[in-house]
Amino acid sequence: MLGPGGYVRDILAMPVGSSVGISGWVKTRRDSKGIHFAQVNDGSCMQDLQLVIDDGVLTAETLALVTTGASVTATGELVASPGAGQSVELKVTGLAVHGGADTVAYPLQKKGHTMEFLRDIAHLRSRSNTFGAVFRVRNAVSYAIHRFFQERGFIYVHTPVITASDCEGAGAMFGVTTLDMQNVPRTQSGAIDFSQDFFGKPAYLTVSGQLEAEIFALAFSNVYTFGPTFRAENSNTPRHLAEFWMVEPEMAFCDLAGDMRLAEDFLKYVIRYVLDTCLADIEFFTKRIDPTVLGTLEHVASVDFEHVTYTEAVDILERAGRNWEFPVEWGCDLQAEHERFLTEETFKRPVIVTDYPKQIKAFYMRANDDGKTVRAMDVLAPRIGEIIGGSQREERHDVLQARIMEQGLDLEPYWWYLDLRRFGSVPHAGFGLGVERILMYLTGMKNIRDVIPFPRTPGSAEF
RNA sequence: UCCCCGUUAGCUCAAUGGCAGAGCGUUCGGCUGUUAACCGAAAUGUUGGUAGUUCGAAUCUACCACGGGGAGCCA
Repeated sequence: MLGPGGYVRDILAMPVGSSVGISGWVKTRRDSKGIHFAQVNDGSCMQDLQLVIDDGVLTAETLALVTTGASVTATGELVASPGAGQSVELKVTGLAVHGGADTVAYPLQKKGHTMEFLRDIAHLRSRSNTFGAVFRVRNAVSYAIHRFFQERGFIYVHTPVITASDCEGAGAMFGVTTLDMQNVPRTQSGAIDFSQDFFGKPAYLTVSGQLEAEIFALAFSNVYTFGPTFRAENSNTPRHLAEFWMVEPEMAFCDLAGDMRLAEDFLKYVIRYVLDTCLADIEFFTKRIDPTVLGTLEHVASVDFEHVTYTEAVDILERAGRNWEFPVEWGCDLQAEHERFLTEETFKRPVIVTDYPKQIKAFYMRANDDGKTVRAMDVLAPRIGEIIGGSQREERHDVLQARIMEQGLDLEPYWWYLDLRRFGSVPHAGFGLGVERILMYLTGMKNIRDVIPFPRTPGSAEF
């Protein structure tokens, strides 16, 4: 096992003359008269370590196995490199090949591949430059998320993945069952008899940890959940997954203004952390994926987000003099084209839209005194649209109960959610952020399937 | 789920009703402290599947599968 100090990233920073050992996968192999070169990468950083192998150091049999894709351990001396691509290189004195890779069959070649092709070989794409960078950034983002909330005293709560409350209304859910699908038990009326199922009632994969996070917020003040969530929607777009990771903070004694402040601080913190720790990867994305990435991130990390109410946003859109594909009028939800106009043309920065009409938002959002709008906020980012959705929650028992009934929902499943408003209720607020959405923003990757290791989408669950 | 586009060598793509092609990769040879090198040669195909039109289909038609873009749903 490699340990601290033994990764390529560490070795590249060592002084010339160091005696080192290195393990990794051969990216390319080149030969010259009497000398052989192999680029080795272990995933620790963008840069490879160049092995220099003089004729006679290895047997012909071993040397023949040092091909693209092979796994090797090499020992030798770190020397200054006369070549252009690197400052140091490893002058090899010994090398072992763990696993060879048939050059004819190995699908990764030196030249660029399309993302679609690489997605089909997701078991190998993580060895490519692009996906190495993507998943290093994904790791950094995950760590930054925990650091941000931990530094602020938030308690990390593990909300359940399986839920029996079909009450979140955030989208279609995946069923979880142990019933025999060939022979489903029926009640006398012909309905599926879930009393015989594992949980004694219908169960699902969660679409959000928010409602459970609220339970914890009303005990620990500030909490966050961070885990996988599931949507069974038949969404076929570059921005949707059936399984994705979501961060959901929930804060007691907090209103919408505090919620928005936290959301903005949070986004800037994550961006700044990635710029500080993954700059080589971000520079790679800027060079190879999207030339605007680095500039955009530096801009967003330093600029104040714009704030507009939904009503103001509709006013701006109505006066824009555009022929909208979806006409704008107060009460309709903002479409992708509207969000783009606000972020990319009107303000040219992230925009927080607040106080949406209550008809187009969820029942748990706190009603405003105007009787028409709720304390909701969406953070819209240039290029990818909605990146965060949040709200102040309705903390008044009677108002919440009326809202649930108004939306035609059963009160019974919400008994515990309503109970929170009977015992020590308090103004509270929170938001949700899709980790893959912010990764698209950070990397410039165009398809959400390329920022999660093993994407699950309608009709596709390979690997 | 809807609209549009696509599917030809390992990869990226040509060939628009008449002999299946190129570049890259791979293999072999040459040259070279190389960096997505360069020069020469070779191997590589059930043209996504099924059915149809036609003397003849990669090419036209229908259906299906898969992929991409846009939309809806949303994070």
